[in-house]
Amino acid sequence: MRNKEVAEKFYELAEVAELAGENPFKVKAYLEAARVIENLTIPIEELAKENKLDEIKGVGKSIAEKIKEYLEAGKITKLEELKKLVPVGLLELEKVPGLGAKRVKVLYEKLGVKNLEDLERAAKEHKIRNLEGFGEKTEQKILEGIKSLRDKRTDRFLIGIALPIAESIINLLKENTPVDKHMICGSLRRMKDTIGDIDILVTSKNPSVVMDYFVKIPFVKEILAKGDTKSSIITQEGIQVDLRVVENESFGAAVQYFTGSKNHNVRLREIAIKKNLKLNEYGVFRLDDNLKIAGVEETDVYEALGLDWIPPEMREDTGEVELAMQHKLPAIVDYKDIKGDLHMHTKYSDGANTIEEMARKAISLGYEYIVITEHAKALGVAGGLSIDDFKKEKEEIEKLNKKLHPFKIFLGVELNILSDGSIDFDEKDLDIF
DNA sequence: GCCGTTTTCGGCCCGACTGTTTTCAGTCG
Repeated sequence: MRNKEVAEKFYELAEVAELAGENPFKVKAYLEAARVIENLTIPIEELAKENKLDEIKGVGKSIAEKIKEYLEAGKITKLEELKKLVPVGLLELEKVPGLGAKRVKVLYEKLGVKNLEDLERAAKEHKIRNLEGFGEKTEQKILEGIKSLRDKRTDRFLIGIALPIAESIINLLKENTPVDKHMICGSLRRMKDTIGDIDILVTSKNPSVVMDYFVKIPFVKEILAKGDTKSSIITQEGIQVDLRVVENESFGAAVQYFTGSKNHNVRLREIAIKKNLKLNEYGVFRLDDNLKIAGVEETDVYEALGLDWIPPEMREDTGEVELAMQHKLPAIVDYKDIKGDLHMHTKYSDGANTIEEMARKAISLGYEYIVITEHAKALGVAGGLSIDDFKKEKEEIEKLNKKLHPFKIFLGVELNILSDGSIDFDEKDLDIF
């Protein structure tokens, strides 16, 4: 499966093409193709073999040919040609906060800036402030941007790290400012494993008070932007937090907008246009008379577009919009769908609770069964059990099964495969499990 | 460069913030 590899090539092509000043819509087409290829579930080389590349949405004749060329020859001629026009160092310049393709291009053409070192020198020699469209502040920001780029902190955080931070910010806002409704949005709401930044949405009758407080929260390390309704900060941990304030009657639309993903939102707005509507973070509006037809509740926004409400976890524009249109969205796995837990430790080995405590907690969660799987003896450091210990545990489990009926506890084991390939116990002893 | 439940040509998401501008371009999400 070479999908990821091919997608990377088209991301690169998009970047280089943008710097080379190609038609922005062409760049968009490359980007879209890259994204779709990345999310394909069948190997792209199979589609290529069967001449079915142009059946991929976003892939037409020209891109199909480029994919074929890459799969067969390992290169894309168009990309090689563009690279001759654009020094590779320019790609890293775009990573400097505040610099996009346009400015990078100007810096290259006017000052011959080809990489970070050139950029830093030009800024320090105050050559940038005199360029049209640039100024003293931009020059300063570029120097700061280069520094933060070199410090390079982790760019994504685990959900388990980010969620508590988001919750503590909401609590602070609730205690200290006049916020009404509030919601954690963005990739946190979409339950992604890792989070790029934290997005928080609140409603308030006095947004400026909320904004003033937000940028002064004790653990704010840096203020990236502060406006009337939108501000961004960096926390001490290095996580960016965006806060947006809207009015109550726009809360649903704003939640939808702020939850994303970006691509999902773009799809929704395209659908809106086709229905002679406009979607933004304030609501769904009729284009004819600008009348607002939805926006208080998030479900209304989807309904106005002719879609079933889509669970945040699915909002990536990988087919969920089409399914919502046909009312064929699958149900996602929910906590209530979990019937049991197949891997648990208790005080018998390195757990913190008794078997009965584990069972009662499981019952309270609506589980039907659990499997107790202590470590076996080879793992001495984690209190690994001998076969006699397991026999004792089995007796306790049988008593509990009578007591807690119909809930069911099973005896299992977390076995070790030893260096000679054998396991902790003799074959005959395994009958007790 | 792609695409079509108004289109095979003429569109292509939308708005906030910043810094540089005197009305807007660039960047970002």
